[in-house]
Amino acid sequence: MSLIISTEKYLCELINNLGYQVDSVKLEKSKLPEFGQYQINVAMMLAKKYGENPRSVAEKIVAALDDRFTNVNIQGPGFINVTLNNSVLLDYLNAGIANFDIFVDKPEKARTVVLDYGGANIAKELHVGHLRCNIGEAIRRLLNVFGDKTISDVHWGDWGTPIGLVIREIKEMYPDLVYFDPDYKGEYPSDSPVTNEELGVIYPRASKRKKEDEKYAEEAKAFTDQFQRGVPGIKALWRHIVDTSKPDCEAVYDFLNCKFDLSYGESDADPYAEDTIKFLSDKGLTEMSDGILIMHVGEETDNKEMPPLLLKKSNGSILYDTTDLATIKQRMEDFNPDAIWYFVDERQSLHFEQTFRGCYKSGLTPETTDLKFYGFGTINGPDGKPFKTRDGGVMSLKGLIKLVYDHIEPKIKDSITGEERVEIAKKLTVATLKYSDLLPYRKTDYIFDVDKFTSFEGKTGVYAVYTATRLKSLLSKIDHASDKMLSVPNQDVLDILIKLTELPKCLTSAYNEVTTNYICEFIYDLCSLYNKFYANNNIGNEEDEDTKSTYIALSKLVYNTLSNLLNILGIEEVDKM
RNA sequence: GCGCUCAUAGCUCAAUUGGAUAGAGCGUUAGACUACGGAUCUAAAGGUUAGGGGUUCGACUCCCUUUGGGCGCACCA
Repeated sequence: MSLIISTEKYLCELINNLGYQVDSVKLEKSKLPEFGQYQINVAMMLAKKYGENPRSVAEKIVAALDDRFTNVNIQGPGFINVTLNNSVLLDYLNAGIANFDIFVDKPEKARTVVLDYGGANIAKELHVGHLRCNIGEAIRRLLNVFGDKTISDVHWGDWGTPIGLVIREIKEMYPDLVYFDPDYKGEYPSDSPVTNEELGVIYPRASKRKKEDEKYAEEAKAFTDQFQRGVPGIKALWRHIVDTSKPDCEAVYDFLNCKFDLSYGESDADPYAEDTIKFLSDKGLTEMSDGILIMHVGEETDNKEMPPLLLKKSNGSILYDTTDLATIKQRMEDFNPDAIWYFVDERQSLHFEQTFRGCYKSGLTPETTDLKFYGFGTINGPDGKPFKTRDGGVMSLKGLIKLVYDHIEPKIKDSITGEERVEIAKKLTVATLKYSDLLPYRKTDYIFDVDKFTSFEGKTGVYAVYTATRLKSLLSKIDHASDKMLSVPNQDVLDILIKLTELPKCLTSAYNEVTTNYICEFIYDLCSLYNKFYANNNIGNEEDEDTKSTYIALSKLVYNTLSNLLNILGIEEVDKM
């Protein structure tokens, strides 16, 4: 248990013993440090509840405190300010040098959580928005730190109309391919008729044409239906398209350190689709409407119109409402998870609300299964509008990566060359992309400003990595074993120690609220405080042996903590840069 | 039209979920160093939290309202 939490428990008991009923007491960092390190604001609440004077409540509490605190005082209406004894602080934090777990208040019961956060559509290039798979990845790592079991699924969009469109366009290009011959009985070729580069231009072309040509759109839908039904030639072509497109997307996810336990797609849920529909129909929840099989999920308490789930088109093919329901059925059968969480663009919130209602209403999942939609905002260009390339096209994720790489690479030391230089530039590129993506609150749209994010000054990933690199370099050069802080020599050290005591709450907030911005902010604050300490104190030349030991142990503590935090974000360190 | 969401310093974002004087980064201005990695550090200026009302000891936070953005609403995903 972390120091703050155990202290809060102590305070809670103490206050209950005074005759006041409280569930929890917060010990927070003081807003006014001249009065103390921490503040306790419970007196005002108790005064309200018990109709007493807040000041006198505060006085009763203060009188009961033991000697773990110093400099206890009451300010204003009843703010209690306290300072922890240095020995309490040091005992706690010294344990953190070798053990990051002291900062993690693990819940009593671990969960099994399925995380769905890749979501790329096959046959379409990854666009800037897919950068936000970083959120799901970071949450996966965070859950693991807290002891939860996670199952991450990239969940390809490989079963819908986009591929039908691509097939339609391929037919335009190569009408004589055997895949389109319904009478063909032989083996289909093992090589794809199109390369990934070609796919990159085929989809945009097909998408454009769909809007202009109704017949073309109808034919594309028909192809969608055909590969869903397993018409041999079209299914074989579908397979080629999937196999051609997937490795390219996988390489990008891999580059971003996004690790998926499952590489399932909508197509993998297809075998569950009919069962799912039957399950819903057997309960009398489905009906036909304009030739479409639907399920109503509206409730009387709704203050808005809730569209129904669309399970089957009039031509018999299924839609993503169906595949998402079928996927949930599959996941329940395979893993029986405590939770299934989606990290998807905020614009899909209505779809997931419908889907989850469908699950609970039908009993596809029990009420106890935590189905959640964690939407994220969009990434905009410097003008605040959707990110475009210089010539006005849609910015691909690869394009964004290259843009960042080209800004970062020239800033690496000249003495680093060759393959090593490339590797370091890549890691710094990922650090830049991750940190800037994880820093803003998940749901807000943000502007991707390349110059700002790669400037190497301020709140950036590279600043954090730089600090870690410098620490690593420092520790490798100092020949002085020390694993224990012995005292608090100055304010710079104290500021770092206090900051570290706040880490457990930061992590718990991130864990409970499923957001990463707290961690990013913490990393910046910690780096900033350490760099200040570093600038003011010469660690290597410190003459007092005890102080030097403390400095070194502190540096180790900061380095190890930083290292663990960067790892949660999926950011890798470098030895030099 | 209905619904969701957002509006905070010149710009980009925070604010421990209702707590003290709303904080950071960038930019601007003024400083520090022959440096254990300067990709650093120290300061200053910058705010009627979009406008108005309400709830209470206390509001950026909750409720109502006005204005202005973004997004979503049946056979795309």
